[in-house]
Amino acid sequence: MNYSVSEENYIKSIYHLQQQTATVTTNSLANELRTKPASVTDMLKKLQTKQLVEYEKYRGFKLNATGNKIALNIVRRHRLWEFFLVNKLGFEWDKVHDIAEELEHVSSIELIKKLDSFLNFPQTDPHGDPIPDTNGKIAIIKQSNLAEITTKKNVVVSSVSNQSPEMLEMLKHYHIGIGTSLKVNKHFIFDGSVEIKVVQQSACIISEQVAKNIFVHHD
Amino acid sequence: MNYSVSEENYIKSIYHLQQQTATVTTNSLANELRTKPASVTDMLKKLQTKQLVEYEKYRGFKLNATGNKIALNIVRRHRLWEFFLVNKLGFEWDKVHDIAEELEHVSSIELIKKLDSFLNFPQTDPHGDPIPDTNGKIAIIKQSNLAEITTKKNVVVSSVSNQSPEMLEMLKHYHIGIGTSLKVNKHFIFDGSVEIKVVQQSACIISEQVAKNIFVHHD
DNA sequence: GTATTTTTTTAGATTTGTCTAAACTTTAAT
DNA sequence: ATTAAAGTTTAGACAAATCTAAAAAAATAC
Repeated sequence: MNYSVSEENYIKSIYHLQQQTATVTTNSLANELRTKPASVTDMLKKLQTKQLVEYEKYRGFKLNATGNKIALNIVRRHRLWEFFLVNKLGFEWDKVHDIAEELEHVSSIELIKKLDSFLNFPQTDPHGDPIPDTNGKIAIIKQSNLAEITTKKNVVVSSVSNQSPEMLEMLKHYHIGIGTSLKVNKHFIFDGSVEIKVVQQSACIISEQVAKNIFVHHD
Repeated sequence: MNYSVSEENYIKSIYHLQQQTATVTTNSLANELRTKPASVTDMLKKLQTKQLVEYEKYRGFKLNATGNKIALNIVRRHRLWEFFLVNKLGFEWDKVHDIAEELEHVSSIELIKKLDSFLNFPQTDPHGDPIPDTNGKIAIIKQSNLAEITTKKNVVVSSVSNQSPEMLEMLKHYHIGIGTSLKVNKHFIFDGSVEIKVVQQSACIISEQVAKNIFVHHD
């Protein structure tokens, strides 16, 4: 079955919010989609009759198995296009989100199949997020963020969870990207800020809020 | 300014129909867009208030300078994507139209700029049609079709004007594509059919209708 | 040159996705 | 345990794009 751009956006947003809280509220989804709660309720009824979502009035909602599979397919398309935009067209990694947002709705299955192969079957997008496979299987990469890490060894940035332009602009300023090598020097208890040392840069301090969004794996 | 997918489709279709007849009728446009004449009239009023089209009730219509520029931009996007699909993703040239139809509506200017450069600034799409430049300038390639050609020398297929799947399927059967070398042996006066000899193939006869759609240039 | 056919437009309805404002639930506060 | 606040849903309206059926204009036939 085929879904409208609007439906796809709702499905995808529910999926993303579910990563944090198992059940999603009307308000949070309205906020995510920059729309009004009333519109969310309307669309949710529709998604319910299409059997993509479990929904109980006033009780929040979540994707069912079918909805989840569709969401993962959209995420797959989004992340493949992001990879394409950065690694083939030469976009900066903080400029691709909105364009991928449009490209992800192009519906040809053959297109994504051929794109995947053209890109050489990448496993993660330019932000380090894993790309689901055709069946909706997605690698869960165990990783820790800079606020909780304790080792003083070099670690490698594997993903960034907040991908707002504001955050990405900041990361660029700090010379941090996916694959960047860095070391955690010290945690300040007072405000939770963290001193880090990015290779070939002088040490700097990032706020706890930023630290929590930067995920790394041990090289 | 930004236009809806629907508006863009109307603009593009008017452009294409204008290539054949300077002024376009409601019926022909409805037919081209697989919609109803009443819908065409509605949209035309809208395009008129947006100052993209010259329109007089019952008298047909045509794009004005602004409309033309927008049309050429859409055509540019379409043909660049077609080139990408064939030459990068490895699609057959008769399978790309519908996908390009969706991709052409992705609105980022930067995207098309970078795509163009990634593709190495191609001049024609996989069907041999010229790709307009950023300013809407489009090369007019003087060419003749197989029905009117008289030389017995080898010629090279430069474009095919009817790009329906049916036509393209047929061309594939004859082993004819853009860049194919062939020779015209004989015109049959009775029905206008033409005997041709494609290199490395045995001679065959094509109907006048087909011959008129195959354009060539002299190598 | 009137009558018929074809083409185009209008009028009114429909669908999708959105909104505001009001009503209703749930949660939190005292 | 009421009351107030916050969150959610309903009701009704609206814009975009479409449609059908009927009216109007233009083209054509005789």
